[in-house]
Amino acid sequence: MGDDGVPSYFSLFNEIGIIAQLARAAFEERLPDGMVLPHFSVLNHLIRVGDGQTPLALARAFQTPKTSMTHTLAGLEKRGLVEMRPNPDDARSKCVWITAAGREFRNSAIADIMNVFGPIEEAFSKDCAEHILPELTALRQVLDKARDEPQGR
Amino acid sequence: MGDDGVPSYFSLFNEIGIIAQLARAAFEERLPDGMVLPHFSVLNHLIRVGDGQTPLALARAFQTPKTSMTHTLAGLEKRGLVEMRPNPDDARSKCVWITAAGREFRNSAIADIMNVFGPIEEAFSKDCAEHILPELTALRQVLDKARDEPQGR
DNA sequence: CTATATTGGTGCGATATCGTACTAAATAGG
DNA sequence: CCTATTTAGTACGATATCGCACCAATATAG
Repeated sequence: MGDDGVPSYFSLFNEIGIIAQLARAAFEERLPDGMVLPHFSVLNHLIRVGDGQTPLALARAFQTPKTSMTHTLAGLEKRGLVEMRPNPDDARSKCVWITAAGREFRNSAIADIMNVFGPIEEAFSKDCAEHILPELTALRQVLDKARDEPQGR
Repeated sequence: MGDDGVPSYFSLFNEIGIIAQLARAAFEERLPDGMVLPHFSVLNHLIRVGDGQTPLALARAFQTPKTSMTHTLAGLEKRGLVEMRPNPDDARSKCVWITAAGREFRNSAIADIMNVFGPIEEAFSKDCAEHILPELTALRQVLDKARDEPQGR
């Protein structure tokens, strides 16, 4: 049992939410002008998973509504960090390609975060991070599954 | 080292961010009409920590800009869940009081979440939750401190 | 005291998030 | 084929988030 007679899950998600908020704020502080975390996340995803995906595929990958992804991609395109081309296989659809500027931006953003990680390591060891990561991944997978099967299909 | 040659902190915060997003979405799904997580969080805080705090104190407790807190409180007041009274000690300021409806709302929201926790427990034990919670708390405290001392004051 | 600086709160504008509704293209059923 | 359904993307509106600028009240300096 956590505090206040409320089960530990409540405290757990509360703590996770606070960390996410603080980490996001710290990260966005180092991003230029109007750029936010999703802008970076999409660029990072395009490099890690691969170019040329459709907006809908990206929306699903991020578990976000497709209208939000349209908006995020518009911001990236406006800044010349991605390029939208028609999908040769489907005239309704588009493909998202990262530009050279997009790659450069992503890489320098990652380099920037490294500077934040240094001070963290003093008080929260890399070992500790690697220790809890698998358990968090397991928790995420539980939530993912719960989302897929809302009422026990 | 995590995936892609990027250190584990990157993966850690990424995972935490995803969990926070999923958990928040799952929670807000069960909230009426236009209510969002901060509305609930403020009510919960007022009950746990105590009534009669100023908006600024709340903004600081949540590490959020004071303009955002003004907005959140306006939403709560519009719905009759909190009441704003003048601060007898400072004419610039106000005090936030939770109403009976606010207490009732908070309690029934918590009861609702319990239904979500049931299915989670099958795949992610309460023991596991209690196991990683202290480490997450430590991580949050590191971030809190890093925020207080931006450049080593 | 009085002038200056600080503090608590809000108005406003820019952008983000996301649900609803719509269009056009693709697919399925017959 | 032709129609009905599904799918990909977007326009639009409601709200959220938050920086900036402002006002009023308070605290500080001299």
